[in-house]
Amino acid sequence: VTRWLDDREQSAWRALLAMNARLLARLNRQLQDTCGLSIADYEILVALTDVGERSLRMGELGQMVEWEKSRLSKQVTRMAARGLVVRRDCDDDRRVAYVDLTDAGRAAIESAAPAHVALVRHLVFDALDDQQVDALADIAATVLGRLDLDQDEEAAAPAGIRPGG
Amino acid sequence: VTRWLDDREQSAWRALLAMNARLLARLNRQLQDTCGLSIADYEILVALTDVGERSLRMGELGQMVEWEKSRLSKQVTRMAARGLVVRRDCDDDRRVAYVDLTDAGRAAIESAAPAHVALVRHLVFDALDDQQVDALADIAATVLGRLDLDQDEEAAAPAGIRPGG
DNA sequence: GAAGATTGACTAGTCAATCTTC
DNA sequence: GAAGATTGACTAGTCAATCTTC
Repeated sequence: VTRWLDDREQSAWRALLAMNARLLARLNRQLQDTCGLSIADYEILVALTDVGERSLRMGELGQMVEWEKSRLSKQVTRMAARGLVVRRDCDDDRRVAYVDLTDAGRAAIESAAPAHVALVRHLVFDALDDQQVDALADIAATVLGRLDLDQDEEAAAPAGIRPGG
Repeated sequence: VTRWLDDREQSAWRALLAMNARLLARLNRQLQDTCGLSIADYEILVALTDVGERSLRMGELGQMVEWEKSRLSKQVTRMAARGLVVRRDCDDDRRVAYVDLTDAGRAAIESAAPAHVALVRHLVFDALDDQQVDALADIAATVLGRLDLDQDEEAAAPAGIRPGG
């Protein structure tokens, strides 16, 4: 006997999905139109500037953005072709590849960030009060915690019929 | 002078983005592994079952899922090839195309739904109390409202330098 | 043989151009 | 010519296979 979502849950769930989809589409369009960057480009550039160095191993970068490694590899190839980043070999361990932010890459993120942040503020934070911002952070942290737990179970369990209960 | 996000806002924002990405990835993987459906397939099937009839015009379906029309067209082509839906011409107006849910399509959504809902409940609603569910619905509705407003302005305005603030 | 990463073949999505019917 | 929808060329992402170095 399946326990379906009740009306409150269903409407919250659908609103969340709709918000996600439309918010990302809107942010992506704005970045694309104003700077020729995609959200994916932006994410990589942020990861690269976030850490003090302008340089990260593919593996580290992959952990930060949480993408499939092949997706990251291809994204970096495209960004390198556009001159936003450059690949560099590691001398200590020839298996690892570093990704360096170029000056052009830094310039791109610096010119894109203000309008992007302004839009995020306009669409999200200007519309929410402090309590809602805290609630949002709590909710997201809670769900992320569940996702982590679930992943651990999966690693431990013998590939059973989850999720049953 | 850009007004950046403060720490609270930044962490809420990043948590939201991370939750989105990981939640969708998790749900997609579960659907794919257990029924060979993607989230996109599931969304179309839900739209088609949601409305009483098992049939919708492309245009109506497009409004429900809020996708680019070419994306929808290709998705329907793929689903038709797999026998989940079928395209049908309209006699009154030969320009319009109907999409009908097939028996196989109905069977697919019916077999997929229980585990999908169970996972949504497990990851999201079991972890949140009533207050949080209401807060989430409020927040999402607020942000969706902003997105709508913004879109209307865009339609009205002469393509100015939005978003400035 | 495992770690770190890339490649190849395929599926999915986007944008502009096109086709058909009204 | 506008409404309704599809197509074609391209970019993006996924999964399994591969390559290189440890």
